[in-house]
Amino acid sequence: MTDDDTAPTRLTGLPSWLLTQTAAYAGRLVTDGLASVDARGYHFRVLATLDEYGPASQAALGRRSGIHLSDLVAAINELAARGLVERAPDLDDRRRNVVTLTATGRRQLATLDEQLATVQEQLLTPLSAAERTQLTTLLAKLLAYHRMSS
Amino acid sequence: MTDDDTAPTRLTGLPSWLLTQTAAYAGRLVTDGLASVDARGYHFRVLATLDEYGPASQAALGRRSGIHLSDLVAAINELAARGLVERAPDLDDRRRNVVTLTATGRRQLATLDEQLATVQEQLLTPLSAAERTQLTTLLAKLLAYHRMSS
DNA sequence: CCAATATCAGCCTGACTGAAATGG
DNA sequence: CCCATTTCAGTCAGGCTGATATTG
Repeated sequence: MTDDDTAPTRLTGLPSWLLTQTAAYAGRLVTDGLASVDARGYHFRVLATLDEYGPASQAALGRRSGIHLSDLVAAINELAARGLVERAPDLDDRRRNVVTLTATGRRQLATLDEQLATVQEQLLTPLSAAERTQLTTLLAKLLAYHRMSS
Repeated sequence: MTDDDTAPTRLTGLPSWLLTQTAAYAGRLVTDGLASVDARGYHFRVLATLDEYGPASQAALGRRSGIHLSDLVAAINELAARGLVERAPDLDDRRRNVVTLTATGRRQLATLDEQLATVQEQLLTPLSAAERTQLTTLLAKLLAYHRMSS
């Protein structure tokens, strides 16, 4: 009766453990969901940011999406290769590129939105509506606090 | 005044986003906290598992700690180099090694426990006691559900 | 000369895959 | 012959650092 497969109670009790574990699972759902439509997390973040704020330089895009500039280069390359965004030199400030969402990109964004909605449902299945709001409220509170004091 | 630094509402509303963001922050706290005592996440998980279940083969250790066997090799190497565990061939089954917690390892585990307690406090600062229980309950519920159906 | 921009190279953690050698 | 165990090599996403060339 050596009960295996059960993590040490010292671990399972830690909030940080619960957080990272559920996040890892959520991340897997998101990654898989997006992969099924030939995308990954960074793609959605870039497309959504462009849709909400309009065309922008890579620097601005990085600030708004929270993606590091170094990673952004690769993400935009991938999106441009798929024809979802266009990268053109800025005529006013020749240091920067202007990244623009294409019509195809906007359609793809809609697809990603659907995929992610499905994922949320999968993830939150065991929770009631009230519990779901509780969870998002608590997480948002944590996030807001720690983003202020940074 | 184009308000920068604010992520798209399409993102900030998603539970999966809130989860992965807070988890990333928690992970940073944990990593930093453990690094300050020359350890990392896998180390604590291995040491805690050994302490709770006693000496074990690497296979059993992997099952119980949820660490992949391939990663476990490196983790045990690092722990053995610090004298926190001992890896000896099993006399009964010569395919396997028996990994044992040393006295130094047990002392180190106590140190890590303290560090992690501090981290939990940092992480949960903005939440009341009731809210903390709410959060852990909800996360545990999610985790339990998704671990059953796997 | 200094600041911002874009790009490239690399590191780190955590989770994972595949193959190979050894022993039961 | 099959199976379990250990080990090594490598992939991948996400979050980082540092250096460099260009332009303002």
